[in-house]
Amino acid sequence: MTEPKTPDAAAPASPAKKHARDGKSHATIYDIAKVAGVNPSTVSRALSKPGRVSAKTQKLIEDAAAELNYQVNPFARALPTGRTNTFGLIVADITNPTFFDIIRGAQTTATLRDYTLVLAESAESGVTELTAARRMMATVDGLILASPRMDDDDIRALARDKPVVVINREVDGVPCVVPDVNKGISEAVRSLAANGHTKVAFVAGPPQSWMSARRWEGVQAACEWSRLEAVRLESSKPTVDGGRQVARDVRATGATAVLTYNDLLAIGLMQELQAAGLVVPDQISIVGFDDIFGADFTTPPLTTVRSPLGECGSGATTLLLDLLHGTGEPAGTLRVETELVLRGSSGRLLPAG
Amino acid sequence: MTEPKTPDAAAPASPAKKHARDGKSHATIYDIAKVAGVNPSTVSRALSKPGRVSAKTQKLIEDAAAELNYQVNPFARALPTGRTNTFGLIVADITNPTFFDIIRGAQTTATLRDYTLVLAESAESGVTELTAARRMMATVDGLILASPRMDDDDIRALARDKPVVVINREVDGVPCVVPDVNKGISEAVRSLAANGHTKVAFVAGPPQSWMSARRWEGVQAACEWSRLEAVRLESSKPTVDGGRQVARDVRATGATAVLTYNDLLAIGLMQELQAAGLVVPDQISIVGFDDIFGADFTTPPLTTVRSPLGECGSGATTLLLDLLHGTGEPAGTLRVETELVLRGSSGRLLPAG
DNA sequence: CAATTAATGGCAACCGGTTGACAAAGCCCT
DNA sequence: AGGGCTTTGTCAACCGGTTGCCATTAATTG
Repeated sequence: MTEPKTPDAAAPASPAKKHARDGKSHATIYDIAKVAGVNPSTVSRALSKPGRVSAKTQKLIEDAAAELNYQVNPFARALPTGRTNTFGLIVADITNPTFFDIIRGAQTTATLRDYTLVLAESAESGVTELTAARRMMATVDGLILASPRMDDDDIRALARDKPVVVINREVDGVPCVVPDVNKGISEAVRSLAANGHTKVAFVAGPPQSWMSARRWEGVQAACEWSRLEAVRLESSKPTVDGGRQVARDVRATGATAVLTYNDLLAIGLMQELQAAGLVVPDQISIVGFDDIFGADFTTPPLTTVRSPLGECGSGATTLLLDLLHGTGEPAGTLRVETELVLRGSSGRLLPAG
Repeated sequence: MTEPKTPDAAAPASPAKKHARDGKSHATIYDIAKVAGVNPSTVSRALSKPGRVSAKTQKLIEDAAAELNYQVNPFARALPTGRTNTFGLIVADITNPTFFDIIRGAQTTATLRDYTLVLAESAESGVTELTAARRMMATVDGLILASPRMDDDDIRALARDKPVVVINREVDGVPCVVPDVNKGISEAVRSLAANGHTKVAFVAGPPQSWMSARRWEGVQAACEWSRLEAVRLESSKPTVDGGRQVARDVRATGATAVLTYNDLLAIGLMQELQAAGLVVPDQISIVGFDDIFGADFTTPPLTTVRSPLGECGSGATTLLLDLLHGTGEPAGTLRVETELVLRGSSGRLLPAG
């Protein structure tokens, strides 16, 4: 016994431990049982199975619980049941404002239904994402993947283990929440056509982004319908910086209107074009996607195709919770509408001076 | 293009139970023990107490664990030990970009040290905040409160139960991470003085905000030092909208330079002043606080006193983790520097035309 | 080479709820 | 009053790790 190990004897004011689990730990169902004069299992039932015990006993137990300031131990509950009342949300990038509203939507809905949200980030990497997902799987009842970067197969593999809902991407066999881009895009393109534009450029997002592909398809279709020429450009990364870098290519196309994969690209692009002396929207119109926080900070404020991100977050959560509780399997794809938010960055093309 | 789905196993899905915990549940230490031919407790030791078992047995067990694809059950571990490897972060408003970087900083540091972050929001209400905190306490090892709205006493009460770290506020007896506003503010005020301003207005934040009070103090002190007149105005809420609403009051003061409690107020204020025909910075200079995402989207881009928010998040996490693991109690206040980020919204005052 | 000591693995008792099986008690009916 | 059925509470066996204590065994030392 080389260590000065203090046995559990009453060491007065032990300086070492502060948040000690000394004397008054937390009350357990056993304490309640003692106070109420019943068996612990009865307490358990009274507290989790409504109607299983008589009203009289119920009250007795509830009073005792209140008196002892009882709180269930989530771990003790999770151990035998496997239920944790927790679910995970994995986003590609915590600092990307696109996800803010998704996070909030999920958070709010989760709290409302007495669930806890655990957040993780994939740093835009499919590998990191899968690692995070795997780790989470152990502690959550279900998982929401927002704009996942991993393979469809990996997602399906996860979904085989526990309920998974995907946002911003469609994966066969897995419930998804996706904004339907068509309405918003056709509004945008019609508006551009009405303002005299004849050639529009689309700046694409990351190659592995499902949503980027959908948006490009939407733009192509809408342009065809409106008899506009559409050209596609690639971006290095879907950020403000990526937008700046793509400015040269945009000018080279000769397009008078640009749609970008997201608002960050649009903002960077606009900054760079304005720095080069172009007037927005007189000489070139710019339209983004998502309507993120800050999209209206620019001068002119950004026209954008809004996705109801908050709705996606709460919708996905609802879907997940239904999946967990519902008997049937309604697992389908939830589509939400997009709409054009017309601001100052798009408009009539002025004749070149 | 969309890939035709490749059904790996053409097994028709069992309609009843999907995420069944049928046959092959997850491997436990008992399974490992059986494979490795040792006692479960030895497995437990090999996996969590480095050096407690012989290298030979260690390898045997590790191989078995790898083979069985073992993953610890966090709940089973948490039950006897109380340790969860999880901590909570409560922010006032998830959609307020001020917190984005804090969240990310905390998230990153947590993941690095093998901890999981649980996120909650108080919706700017002290009551909601306390409720969320109480609920979290049961499942986390420690708590980080970012810009808390509850009483000092409530915070101390929580801190008595488990380690708590506070960001953006100083609470006696609780470890805190606070940006030291003085450097940034004095840089800002000196810059304003050098540009010919003689009277500056400060638009305050929420009354219960500790940080707002510090910033006003800092502004007063710096103005006194630079022989400038300082007046204080109140805002209805610390948002873009609040900034717009306070524009009238700002003009009424006759101040030629304004510092606002945060960037959101500054942006709203600038929008409204510009809409009224004022030229920024020729007729009025505007300086915000925090350097949030989007602060440079405006025209002109916003001058602001930057707080290293990411650093606050990671610093608080480090502090918390040290508190949890460290033997001693270094619990003090961690101060981080602020600095002026000079952009276009502040500058030389042009003589009135 | 025997004896003392350190390293190692096993046993069993927890941690705090949940739940299937069952018995006691209460109810209705003829 | 007795038989069948429903409610209500109890017992005990888990869930999957952790850890104090003890018995072996190996290593060190006089």
